[in-house]
Amino acid sequence: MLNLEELEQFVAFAECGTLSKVAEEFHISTPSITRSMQNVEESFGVPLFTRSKNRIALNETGEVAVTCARRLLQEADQALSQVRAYDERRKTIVVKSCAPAPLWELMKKLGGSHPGMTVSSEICQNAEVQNYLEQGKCDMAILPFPVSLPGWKSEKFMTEKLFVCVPREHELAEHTGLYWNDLNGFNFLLKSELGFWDSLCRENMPVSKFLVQTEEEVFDELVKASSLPCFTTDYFKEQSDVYAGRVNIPIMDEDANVTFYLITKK
Amino acid sequence: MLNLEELEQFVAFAECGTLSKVAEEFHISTPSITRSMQNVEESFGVPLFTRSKNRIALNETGEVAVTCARRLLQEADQALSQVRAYDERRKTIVVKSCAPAPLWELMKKLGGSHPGMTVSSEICQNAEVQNYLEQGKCDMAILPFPVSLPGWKSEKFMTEKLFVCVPREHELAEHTGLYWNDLNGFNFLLKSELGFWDSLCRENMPVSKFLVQTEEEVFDELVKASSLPCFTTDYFKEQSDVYAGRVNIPIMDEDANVTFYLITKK
DNA sequence: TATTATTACGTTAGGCGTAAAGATT
DNA sequence: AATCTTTACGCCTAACGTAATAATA
Repeated sequence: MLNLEELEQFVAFAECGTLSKVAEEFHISTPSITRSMQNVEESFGVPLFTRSKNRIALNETGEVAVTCARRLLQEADQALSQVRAYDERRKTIVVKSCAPAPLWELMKKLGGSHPGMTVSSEICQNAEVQNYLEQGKCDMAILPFPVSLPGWKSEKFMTEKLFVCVPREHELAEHTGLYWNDLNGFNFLLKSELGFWDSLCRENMPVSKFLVQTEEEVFDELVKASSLPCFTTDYFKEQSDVYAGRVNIPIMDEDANVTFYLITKK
Repeated sequence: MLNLEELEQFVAFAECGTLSKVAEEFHISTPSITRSMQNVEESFGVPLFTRSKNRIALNETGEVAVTCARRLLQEADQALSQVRAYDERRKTIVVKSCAPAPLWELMKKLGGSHPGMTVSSEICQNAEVQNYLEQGKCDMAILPFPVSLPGWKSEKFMTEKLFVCVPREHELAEHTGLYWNDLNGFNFLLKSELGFWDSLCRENMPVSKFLVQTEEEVFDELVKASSLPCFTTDYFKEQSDVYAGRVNIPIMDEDANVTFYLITKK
């Protein structure tokens, strides 16, 4: 029966050319390598070397054996990787969400109910989330509507209501409620990674421009330093003092009042 | 690093279900198997079993590992076979000949010059021989003409002359020489495995029928018991007594006087 | 002389089996 | 009671390194 460690030394010999070099590389004695090569030869059951008193080299069959050994070692490596990857996947709960807030809520709950599990999460568009679900590439998902896919069940998870956030001096600040129509054309500060909120805004305010900020700090600085309107939701009960000089005005359209659904395996 | 022997026990466990059964199958103690499974688990580096006090079973990852192990073991087997087959091929001289007599001559010589080598020989048609040559699937070949293929050289090897062999009473027996034309229409006893001789006869005597005999003894009996003509060549200096009552008449056509060429690698 | 492969040999680590413990059916 | 896994433990094999040999460049 073949021995993978010996095969490793065998291919090393094919690359080094001498047993001494291999011994050096593996930090073992030369007699040990000699024995390994004898074992490999015996395992294959056919001559693999041409031996002179002071020199050993692969014969033609040996070259073929080296090729086979290389392939075998690589496949052994792949087997290890595959099993480890499978194990990793088994220990992680993969969550795909269409929005940040319900994802945070879910993570909070998962932290309590599944301690020790790794949670891998991503925020993406509704269609992408649905794709992951269909291909079974996630364990949980959050969407602003229920789905009816075989093997999955949907349940109401939480609601979130959108507000416009403007400085007190802003021309919109007087209103007690606003519609997309009123807002369309204004330019907004926007955070990145907002999932379906992002597309919702762009669809309902096609004329507006959105100044997307990747960095949280930069966003906050711009809120403080500019009079540009931005958004918030009822999820953020108390605002940090960056929003001190601002007021929140609810958006009255129906689709700005969202119910999120948690989709899990049956 | 994975150990193939342990993997073998691992897949055996997947089939048996208990360590005791595996121990029995491999004629070793149960503690030994326990250790092997622990080693396999450690090699993969992830949990593969669910253990209760007196029960051990594969977990989901373990099932995947078994599949990988099976594949790996199979590939190891293939590697062994491949190398052994290569070695076998290296030790055998593969000869393809268009006729028996020159093949026998060649085998005689090879027996002397390459002792210890296996000789694998086959008699086939000219075109088939050429195919083998072109595809490098033989080491030597015999054809009734020289070839000019890259990497191969042709040399005259021997000549062979065809005779018709008929009973003294036969109507052809009087002739001192015959042509295909004279013979066309007569039916002949013929041996099998004659290579290009077979097709030569059929081409030059399209009207004749050939009663091909696979068994040497049956052929001889028929020669003795019938008056059917058959063939022989100058290669057979002295005939056995089966041919006692017969005479040999040379075929005068040019293509019945053959020069065989030995084709070898340059 | 330096390098290399292999054999001989003594030591030791690791692998195996026996015995036993612990647990389940 | 029977079956099964795992631990403990002692023995013994087999793998390793050192030293020596032999041969080559």
